[in-house]
Amino acid sequence: MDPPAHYVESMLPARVPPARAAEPISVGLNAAILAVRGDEPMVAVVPASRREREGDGALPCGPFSPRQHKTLEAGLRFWVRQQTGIELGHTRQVCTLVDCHGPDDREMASDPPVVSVCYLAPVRPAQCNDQDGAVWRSWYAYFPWEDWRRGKPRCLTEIIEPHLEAWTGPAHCEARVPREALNRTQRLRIAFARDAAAWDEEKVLERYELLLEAGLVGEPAENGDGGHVLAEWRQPPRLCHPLLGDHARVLASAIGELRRSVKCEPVIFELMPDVFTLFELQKTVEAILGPHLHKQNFRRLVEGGGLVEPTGEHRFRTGGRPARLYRFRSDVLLERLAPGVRIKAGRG
Amino acid sequence: MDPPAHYVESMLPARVPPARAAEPISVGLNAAILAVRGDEPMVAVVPASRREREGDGALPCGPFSPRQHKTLEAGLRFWVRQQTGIELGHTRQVCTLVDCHGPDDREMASDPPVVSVCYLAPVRPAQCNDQDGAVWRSWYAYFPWEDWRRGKPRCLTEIIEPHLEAWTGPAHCEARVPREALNRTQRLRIAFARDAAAWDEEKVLERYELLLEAGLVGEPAENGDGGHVLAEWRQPPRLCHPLLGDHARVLASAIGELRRSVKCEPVIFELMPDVFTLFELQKTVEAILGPHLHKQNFRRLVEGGGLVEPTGEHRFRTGGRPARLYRFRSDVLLERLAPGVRIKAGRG
DNA sequence: TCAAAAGTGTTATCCTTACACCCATGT
DNA sequence: ACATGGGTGTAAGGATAACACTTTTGA
Repeated sequence: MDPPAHYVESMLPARVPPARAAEPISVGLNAAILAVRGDEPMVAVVPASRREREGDGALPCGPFSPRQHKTLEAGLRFWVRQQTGIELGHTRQVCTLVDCHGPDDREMASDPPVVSVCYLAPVRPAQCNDQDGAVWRSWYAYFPWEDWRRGKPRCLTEIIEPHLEAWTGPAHCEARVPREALNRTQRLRIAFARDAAAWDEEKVLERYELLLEAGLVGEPAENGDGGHVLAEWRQPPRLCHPLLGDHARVLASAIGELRRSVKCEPVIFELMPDVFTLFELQKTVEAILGPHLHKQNFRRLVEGGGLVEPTGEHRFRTGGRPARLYRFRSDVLLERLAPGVRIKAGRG
Repeated sequence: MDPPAHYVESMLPARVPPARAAEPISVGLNAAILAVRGDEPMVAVVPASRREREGDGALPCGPFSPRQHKTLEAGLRFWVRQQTGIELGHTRQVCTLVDCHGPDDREMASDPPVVSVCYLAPVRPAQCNDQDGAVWRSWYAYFPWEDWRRGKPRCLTEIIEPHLEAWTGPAHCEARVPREALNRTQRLRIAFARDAAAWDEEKVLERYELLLEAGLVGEPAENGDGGHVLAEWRQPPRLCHPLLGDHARVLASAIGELRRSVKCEPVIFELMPDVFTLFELQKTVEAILGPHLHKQNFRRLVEGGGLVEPTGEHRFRTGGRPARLYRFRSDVLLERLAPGVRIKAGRG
């Protein structure tokens, strides 16, 4: 807990001491590259071909090297291009974590401590085809409980809820503080909308971390991870098939952030091709936000809100009447504050 | 632009190479500690007592040392406690930057490259008194153009707008691409609400960076900074009196983030004492969001929204009739999504 | 007494939800 | 013909912005 000696010495003027006195650390960069292909929300992963287990992979990532790249973002783009061939559009920082490795955690140990800066990078469907090193997977392969496109997912009612309920419950107060149980109950209520609370699609990370603690997802714990989790909680089937290690946390944060920002910024259009029909736009929003929430009002909101403008062209072969094609009206950026796809849940 | 050799070699499996191969970097932490005292929004700065110039200072900051602290946040709390004596409540990451020093930029050079993780930390008014090493200053001392509490600030109309308008204008096309000018015009429109665009109180950082580029704020440039700014743009009086160096950018981001989150999360209550009157709450919101926007409807929204509950007590000596005291109803966290102080501008 | 703030009540307006219905295409 | 998606209109309901007015204190 004590600071290194040289800091204490030079403490009085209270200014930060020169940075070169500090302990050197490796800084990592990693990217959750998200896209929507068809009606499926996808993420780009780099397969771990060396490994046997099918399904293993990692987000594109690499170390930040100030000698090579002036900015964090430049470094990120470099590694993404190198590992996946994808040229990123806009990116945004999601969070910065300590010790955020991929699925290889155990082997890499953490002797060289790492700080990872995590990015969200939406790309268009055209970018979303397997190429070079990249493989695209559905988000919902990693987080099936987040998929509300066809109503409440079954894995929630059938597996997660009962197990979490039990994991929380006061039945296990043995040597545990009641405060702990209370915290769990509260966290469960907030994250998984128990007792009349509303499901908040943005709380992706909170849900993932709860499931991780409860042992319902994550790496099989061959070496008991401290014994804090009772044996019985190891019984339920693991839900999260493909493995991402700590990168799953990053993906969860990125999805949460995307869901958040879709509502108040025009990010969806970074996921759309240049021209699109309103139906396609709606499907994309639904793929991201989960619940299939709206109806024809969606069209009115989007068009009336000045977010898009018709190109004059039409798309045929839509399965019905030909649809007008639209493009994003980038002028909204100049006109309106918070031009997102504001939406309240409806009943289809 | 080429990656270090060992990366190219181990490229094919496309997995991230072990982190210890990476270049070691110093990781810094710094905190924009924000509070509202009376009607004034304040930030904690650490004065640079060594220096002559009155007004110099820096945000509390220090290097992250994984040997000392397991998490970034623990390190942050340590340095803040050390330098200011303040015990932080909740904190949130705002951004991570490369080379973010305080006002000492020039001397520290950047030979040991630094990545800084920047935090926003709201604290209650009780914490907001000068103690130990901390000094509290109004935000608006640094960013007077952000202060819309008494209507549009004069420095905007009288100084900033004319100079920026000129700085943008096509008058200076000499050896400059028109695209550059267009970008400037657009950025000006967005950031400073030119031509019918609405003032967006959240774009604090965009405004600061524009002013910085235009030479209206920032350190006096004794050593021409590359000659990209014409001499005439050096004439306008500097607006930003106290100096923070790169930390000003951090402060701007933090203010923007706070303004953003006040509207959709119950962060204001982290800035309030345990009990308060609705008027005090309103004043606090106004101190942050700038425009004095609402009216008695504010009370209805806040109370009706279930954000607060009366304690039963009253406060006398309010300047008028005694006011009911309220406390934050922390249950909203369980009930509602996005429980912020949603507000639209009004006319007083 | 007045100024300042605390409160209460009411109305007009807008926004959005929800429903109903017609249009055009491909199978 | 019909299923599917495209597209228009409108009525009911809720939220809130705006206004008017009363109450209670301190100076």
